[in-house]
Amino acid sequence: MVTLKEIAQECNVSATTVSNILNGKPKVSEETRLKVLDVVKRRGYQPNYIAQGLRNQKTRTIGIIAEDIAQFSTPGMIESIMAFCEEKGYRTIVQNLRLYARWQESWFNNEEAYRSVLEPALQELRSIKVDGLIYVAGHARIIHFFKEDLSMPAVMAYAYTDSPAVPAVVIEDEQGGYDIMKYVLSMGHRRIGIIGGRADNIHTKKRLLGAQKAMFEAQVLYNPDWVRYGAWDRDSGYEMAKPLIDAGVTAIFCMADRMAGGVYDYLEECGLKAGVDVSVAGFDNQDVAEYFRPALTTMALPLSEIGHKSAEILLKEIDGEWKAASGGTPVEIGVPCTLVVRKSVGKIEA
Amino acid sequence: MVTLKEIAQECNVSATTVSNILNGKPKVSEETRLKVLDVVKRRGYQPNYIAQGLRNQKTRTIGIIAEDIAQFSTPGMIESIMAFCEEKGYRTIVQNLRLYARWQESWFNNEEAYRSVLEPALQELRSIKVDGLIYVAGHARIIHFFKEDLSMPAVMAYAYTDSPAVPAVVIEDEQGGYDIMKYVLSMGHRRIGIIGGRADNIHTKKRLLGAQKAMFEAQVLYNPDWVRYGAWDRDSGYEMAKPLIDAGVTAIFCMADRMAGGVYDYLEECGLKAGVDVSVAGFDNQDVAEYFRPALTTMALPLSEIGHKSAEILLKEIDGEWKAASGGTPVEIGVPCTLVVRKSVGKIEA
DNA sequence: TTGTAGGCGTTATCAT
DNA sequence: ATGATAACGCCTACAA
Repeated sequence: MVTLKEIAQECNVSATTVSNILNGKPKVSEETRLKVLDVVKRRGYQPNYIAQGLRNQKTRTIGIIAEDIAQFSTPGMIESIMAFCEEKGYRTIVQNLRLYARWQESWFNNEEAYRSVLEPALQELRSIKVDGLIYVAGHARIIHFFKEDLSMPAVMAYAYTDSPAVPAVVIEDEQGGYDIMKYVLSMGHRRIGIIGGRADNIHTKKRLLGAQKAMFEAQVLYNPDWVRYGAWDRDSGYEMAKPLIDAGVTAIFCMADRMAGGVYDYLEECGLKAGVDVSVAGFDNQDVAEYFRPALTTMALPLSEIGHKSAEILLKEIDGEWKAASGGTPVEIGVPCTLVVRKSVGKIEA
Repeated sequence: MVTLKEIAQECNVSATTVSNILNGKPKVSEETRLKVLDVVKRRGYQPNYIAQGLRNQKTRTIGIIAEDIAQFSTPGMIESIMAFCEEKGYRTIVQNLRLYARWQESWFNNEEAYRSVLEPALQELRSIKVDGLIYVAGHARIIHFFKEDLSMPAVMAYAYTDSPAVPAVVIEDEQGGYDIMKYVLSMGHRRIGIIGGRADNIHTKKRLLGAQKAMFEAQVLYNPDWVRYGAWDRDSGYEMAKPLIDAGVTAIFCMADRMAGGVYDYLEECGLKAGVDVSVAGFDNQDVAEYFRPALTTMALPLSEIGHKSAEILLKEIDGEWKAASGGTPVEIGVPCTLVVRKSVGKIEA
C-alpha cells in the first residue's frame, strides 16, 4: 500500500504538506498542490482509514452487529442501514454473531456463551474505532447486555433494551396483530383460531394482545381454547392446525408464514382448501408467502424502515442531536407492519 | 477503552512488560506477572486488534466482500466461511457492496460504477490490514477486476477469475444440469422443455450443456425449440411455459426455482397439475421449493461447501501452503450440486 | 527481569 | 507556505 510518507518523499515535501493538501487545508501554494495531487493520482494513493481513526478518534464508520445474517429478517435491515449511512457519508462494517447457526435457540438464556461471542465482536468494532453501533437482533426480546459502558453511541434494531442510552427501533407487533385480525373479522369470520409462536416470546404476546383487541372491538368472544402455541416453524403449524380445525374454526391466524405453511399441509391432507374451506392468515410476508396456493394474506415486516430509522437515530446520536431519554426510561420507536391482502382469507357469511 | 499504557502505569511497570506478559514471553517474574494479570482482568483490558495489525502487519482477520448479502445464495456462503475461519482462529469482517440493491442488474457491464463501490470496500479492508480476502459473487461470471495487485491473498467464491493468483470456487453447473436432466429422463420423459436464465449467463450455458449431455446419452434428440430463456424470475417462468406446453412437452426443467414458480402459475391457469399433467424441475433449492404444491424437485446449491472450501484455500494461501497455478491458468475448484427429489416430476410411460 | 526507542500511517499543533 | 514533532495503541529489538 502506498503511504503518505512515500508520496511526500516523491514530491520532496513533508508528510504534513501532503496531508494538508489532501484534507483541503488552505495555506498551500497552487504549485505544490498540483504536483502532489498528480503524484497521489499516479501512485493511486488511498489514505489508511484505520490510521486516520487512530489519530482522529473518528472514523466515519458505523459498526453493525447482526445476531445472524441468515435470519430472514436481517439482510433487509442491514441493507437499509447501509443505504442510509452511505448517503450520509458513513462507511459500515458488519460483524455476524452467527447465534442461530451456532446454537439454534439454545443460547437464549445462556448469557455466558452469548457473551463469549459478543465480546470479540464488540472488541473488533472498538478497535476499529467505529463512531457508533447498530445491533440487529434476530427476534424481539429485552436485551440487557448493554448496561456496561459501550463507550459509543448505539441503537438496538428489532429488539428492546433496558438501557435509556440505547434507543430501540422495533416492529409494532400489537398493531400488526390488531390489523390482521381486524381484516379477518371484516371478512365475516367469527370463529378464529390463532397459532402463536413460543408462548413467552414478545412477538407472540404483543400480536396476541392486538388480535384480542380487534376481537373485543368486534364484540367477538375470545376463546382461549382456540389459541395454540408453536415454535415458529412449519411443523408447529401442521400440528396445531388439527385441534383448531376440530374445534370448528373458520379461519386461522398464524404468527409466522412458515407456520401457515404447516396449516396448508394439514388442510391438504384433510382434503380441505385453504382460503375456501378454512381461511389462513400469516405474519412476516416472507418470500414464500407469494408462492403459497392460494397466495398467503399476511403482515409485512417493515424491515427497511427499521434499518433506516435505526441509522437515522444513530447518526443523530453521533452528532449530538439526540436527546437521551429523560427519567431513565428506554426510548422505543415502533414501526408499523403493513397488511398484504392476497388470496388465503375468504369471505364468509357471518 | 483501556490501553496497554494505562495498565502499565497502574502497575508501575513499562508497557513492554505488560505486552510481554500478555503475549506469553518468558522472562517475567511471577510476581509482576500476577500483578499485571490481575489489573488487566480488573480493568477489563482488551488489546486493540487494529493497533496490533498496524504494528505487526498481521491481524488474523479475513475480509469478506459480498456483492449483495440480500442475494439468496450469499448468507449461506458467508456463514460457512465464518464458521471455518473461526475454527482456525481467524476473525472475519464483512463488506457489502449492495450491487443488486443499488442497480438491479444494470451494473453488470458498468465497470466504472462497479469500481466506485468496490474500491472503498477494498480500501477499508486494506486499512484494517486483513490477512486475506474472499469475494462472494452474486452470480457466476468471469470477474477480471483482480488484475491489479490486491496486495493480499484472495479467493473468489461463486464466480470465475482470469487471474492465476485468485483461485475460484464455483458450483458445478454442468454436472447440475446433467444430473437433473438425467433424473427427468429416468422418469420416462422424452419431450422435455428447458427454461434457462439469461442466454449469455454462465450458469445458463453450463447447465444447458450438462442437460444436453444427459439427453445425448439417453439418445433423446435435442430440440432447440424447446429451449427458452428467461430472466430468472417468476414472470419469466410463466411467460416461457406457454410455448413449451403448446409444443407438447411433458416436463420442464427450469434453471431457477422461482421460474418454476411461474410455470406452476401457468399450469394452474390452464387447469393442469404440476407433477401429473406436466412435470417440473427447478434449480437452486431455495426455501420456497419446499412450499410448492407439489413440492419442487430441484438441485441444491452447495453453498456451505463453497464457503468452506474458499476459506480453506484462503488460509492455505496465507500460510504459504498453496501453490499458485502454474502456467498462468486460473485455478478453478468445482463443487457439485445435489439432486433433491420431491414431488414435481412424475413418472410417465415413455 | 525490565525498560527505552522506534515505527506502523496519519494529522493537529506549533514552529519557521 | 511548509515542516518538525508528537501522539493515537501496540509490539519488537535492543539496552540496561
